Amino acid sequence: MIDETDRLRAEARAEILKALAHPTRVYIVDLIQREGPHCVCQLTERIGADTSTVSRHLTVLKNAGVLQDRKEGTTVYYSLGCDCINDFMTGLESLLRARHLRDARRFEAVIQR
Amino acid sequence: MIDETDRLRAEARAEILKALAHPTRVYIVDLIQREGPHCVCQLTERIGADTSTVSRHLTVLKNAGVLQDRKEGTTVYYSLGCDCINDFMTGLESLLRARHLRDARRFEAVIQR
DNA sequence: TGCATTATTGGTCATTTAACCAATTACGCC
DNA sequence: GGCGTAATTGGTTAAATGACCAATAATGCA
Repeated sequence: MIDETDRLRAEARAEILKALAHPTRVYIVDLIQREGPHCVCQLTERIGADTSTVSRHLTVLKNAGVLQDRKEGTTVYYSLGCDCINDFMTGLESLLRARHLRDARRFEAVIQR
Repeated sequence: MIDETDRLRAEARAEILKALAHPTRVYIVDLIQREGPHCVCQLTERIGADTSTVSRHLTVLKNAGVLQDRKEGTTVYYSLGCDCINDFMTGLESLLRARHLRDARRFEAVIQR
């Protein structure tokens, strides 16, 4: 049966992955990576959803440690929680490329027959 | 407003992340990484859930391109979809470490006062 | 103080997810 | 063919997720 340590490990990892597993949240992280810190209203405008929705997404990312926030008056700026996010997203990108490559090959194989 | 290309990019990334964002699925990937290919019944035994549940998790991972399967008689062996999974998981690990480090520092700061 | 702006939180509702059991499919073997 | 094992799929149900609107902080400024 499954080890207690392994279970906790898996849960901790899944927690971070879950935080990132949403198109809007991926987009937010990507945007901040490319263009630096943004406040909630800027992100809201870019995304085109309700402010409350964006705020909740940001809270999820912050709780996971992916982002951090900094208050400045009434506005709250969100930035990357650590540099390692960059490596992580690069890894994700390779995964995506590998997948597309395989899909393409499979497609080729199908139309060849 | 949000660009169509960016939206699709974000969705593709989120799709993979969603596939991995479950403790059991993370555990499965981790197990196969460390010990090589496993069949459904082996994984079922290790995990301690219903066979159907495990099978569905494996389908999710396969559809995302994280795993691939190979039939051998009535048993189906699942293995990693590509080597880049290793890099990806390493990146996730760094993210986790960074987070814990920050949590620890925050805890220190709290108990210092 | 009153008002506008920014952000978060409460409430509600529709959708998605994931678990199990049961039924079915697929294969190998007697 | 009949049986047993391995795996997937159908069906149902409980829980989680995410969207919006509304209400509530929290701050800056006239």
